[in-house]
Amino acid sequence: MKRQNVSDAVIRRLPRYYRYLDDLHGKGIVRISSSTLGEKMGITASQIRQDLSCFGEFGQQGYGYNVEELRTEIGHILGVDHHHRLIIVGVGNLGHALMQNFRFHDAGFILEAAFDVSPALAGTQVAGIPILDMAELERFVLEHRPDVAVLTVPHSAAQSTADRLIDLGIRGFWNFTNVELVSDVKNVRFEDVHFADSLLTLSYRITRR
Amino acid sequence: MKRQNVSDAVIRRLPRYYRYLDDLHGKGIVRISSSTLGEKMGITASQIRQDLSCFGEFGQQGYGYNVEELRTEIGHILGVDHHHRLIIVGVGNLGHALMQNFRFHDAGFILEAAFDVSPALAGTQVAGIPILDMAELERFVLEHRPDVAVLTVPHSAAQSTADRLIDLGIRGFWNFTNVELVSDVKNVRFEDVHFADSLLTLSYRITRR
DNA sequence: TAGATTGTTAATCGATTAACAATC
DNA sequence: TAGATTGTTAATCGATTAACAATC
Repeated sequence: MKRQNVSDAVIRRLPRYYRYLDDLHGKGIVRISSSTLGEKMGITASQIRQDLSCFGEFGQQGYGYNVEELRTEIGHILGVDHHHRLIIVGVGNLGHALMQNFRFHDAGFILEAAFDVSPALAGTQVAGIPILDMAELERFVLEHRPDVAVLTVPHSAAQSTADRLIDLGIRGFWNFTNVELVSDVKNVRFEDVHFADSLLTLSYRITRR
Repeated sequence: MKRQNVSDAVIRRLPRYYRYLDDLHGKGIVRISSSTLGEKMGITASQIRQDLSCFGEFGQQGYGYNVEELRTEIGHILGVDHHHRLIIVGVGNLGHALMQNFRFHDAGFILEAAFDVSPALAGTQVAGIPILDMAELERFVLEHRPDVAVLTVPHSAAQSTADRLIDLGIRGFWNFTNVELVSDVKNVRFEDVHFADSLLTLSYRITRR
């Protein structure tokens, strides 16, 4: 596998390829050409072939791609077979919603525990996942070494909570707070889900037709 | 205001400018130059000036930009002063979380009502917003003419619900389902929040350091 | 074999950055 | 006025698309 500095644009398209291939596989489709896939996805066949060529050679001339095989390969590139461990920090409405609805397993993650400051929540479970008191964070993280923390804490606690987790060795953050987090520790990755930015983009588009 | 085909890349940066300017304004900062703002945001001064020039001239030579004024201008470009009306369709955990936590007003939206199939929810309120039965959707939409629907329905109901709403005249969708929606009706806009794609991107980045 | 389709190289297109005259 | 900083034009860089030899 090559993977010499793959551009951000390519990386952001990978999950979408994965989604489409998963869907095709679910429909029992065995093979697909870049042109057919491109048509379905609304992108060019060239782009698909160019994107894939960043990681290797997955097709066969005259045939195209084996759907299941390519799905597995892209899953591998994305790291879904890594079984990254993950904790949720902040069990408000959103944290709760993710615990109950989000299919962490499909993305290759194992949700190990959730944390909240509220004493009323500590000791309870949601969807079989224990909710622990924030005071137990240090002990738990040092013992279980999760890879990723989901940040669903209030605005005001965002950066300080992130700092605390970075100190404990966590390097991946799925950030749902509206705060832009910073850290000068090496290899820390923030993936932001900025609801407000998304809605404002929609606002722009519907404001002028 | 010019605004001749502004690129997607520029549009997606606007909310971030808005956020930073709002923050600076909140801190009482009156003026800022493109270079200072660029430094804060981690982008070039050139890019900021180039982006803004798509919409007009908001600065002053030798001075820079008035923070409050530029914030207002970008808000205007984004349409936050349009007071778009919005409904939530699907009051599961996520819909509920948005109703309670998300500051729709800050993005210039007015949340008018929520809808759910569950008879147990119909007639209740969350955060002062009434939840109505899905059977009331047609009547309500034709009467109140909301601009945007937030789709927080299950996977399986996504496309059919969208179609139903498009029929009723809704053209903007804030889509939280993991489904890629389609419509051949003109001017329909889907803004997707694909949680899974976002998490997979993070997975990619932490898998190889 | 003939047809189809890949992976890759080259061409094009668009977006970002640099430079600078205009001017507050 | 001198210094600072804009808006814009030109240069560069990167990403997308097209073309095609290789080959299943």
